[in-house]
Amino acid sequence: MRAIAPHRMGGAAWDNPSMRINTTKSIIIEMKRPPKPLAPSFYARNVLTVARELIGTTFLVDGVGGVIVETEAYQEDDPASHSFNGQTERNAVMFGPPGHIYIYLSYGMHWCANIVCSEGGHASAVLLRALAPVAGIERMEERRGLTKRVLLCSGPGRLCQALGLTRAQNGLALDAPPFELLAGQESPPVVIGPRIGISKAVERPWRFGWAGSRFLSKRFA
DNA sequence: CAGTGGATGCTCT
DNA sequence: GAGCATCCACTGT
Repeated sequence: MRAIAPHRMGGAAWDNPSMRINTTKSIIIEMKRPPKPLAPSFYARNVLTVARELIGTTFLVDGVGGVIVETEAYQEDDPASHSFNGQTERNAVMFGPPGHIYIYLSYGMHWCANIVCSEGGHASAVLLRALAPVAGIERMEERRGLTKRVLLCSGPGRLCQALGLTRAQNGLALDAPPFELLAGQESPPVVIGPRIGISKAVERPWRFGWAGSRFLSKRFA
């Protein structure tokens, strides 16, 4: 199988592996081995490490999804984290075992998906901010009501709508259907940036992105 | 491309 | 009752 770097991906590489790709303007990456699921131990680490290493992995929900190109870390001692003020009914999943998904409603209309991780029993999670669409493109277009590729999954709310994520999946484990979270085939260039859209932000390197990807939710400085 | 404002409903104080 | 871990349509360069 062959895949193309998310920041230059021109089409649905996995939907149509034989698709002709412009190799002069794109970066081609050979898939050396079948995509392998991330081990449970992957998530049981420091949230910043997990957020960074999730870049380049592939996230699928019922076979629909793509390569993660942007994440954001939420640590327990961060005033902006839902876990900062202790456990409540809404954030209970964050206080549970790592490797599960925490989904909540933002601004009354957008769902946001987080991957729960932990180190030393702290409640922390990684917000999924953007994917490079790879598989199930047509399904995403139906759900999003548009076909412009760069608008399918470039943002936490868009990503959830494209993949059909709602409260219904809150708390589910990531190593079982409908989810697949597959290791990357390479070590992508990662850029670090400040957080976006949070008033009580603490200045730390929280946001991670695949350098140069056109599928980032917002540009990094 | 940058800036603006409205939609919308849940969570927690 | 305030405050959102957002998105989209619309405006003006």
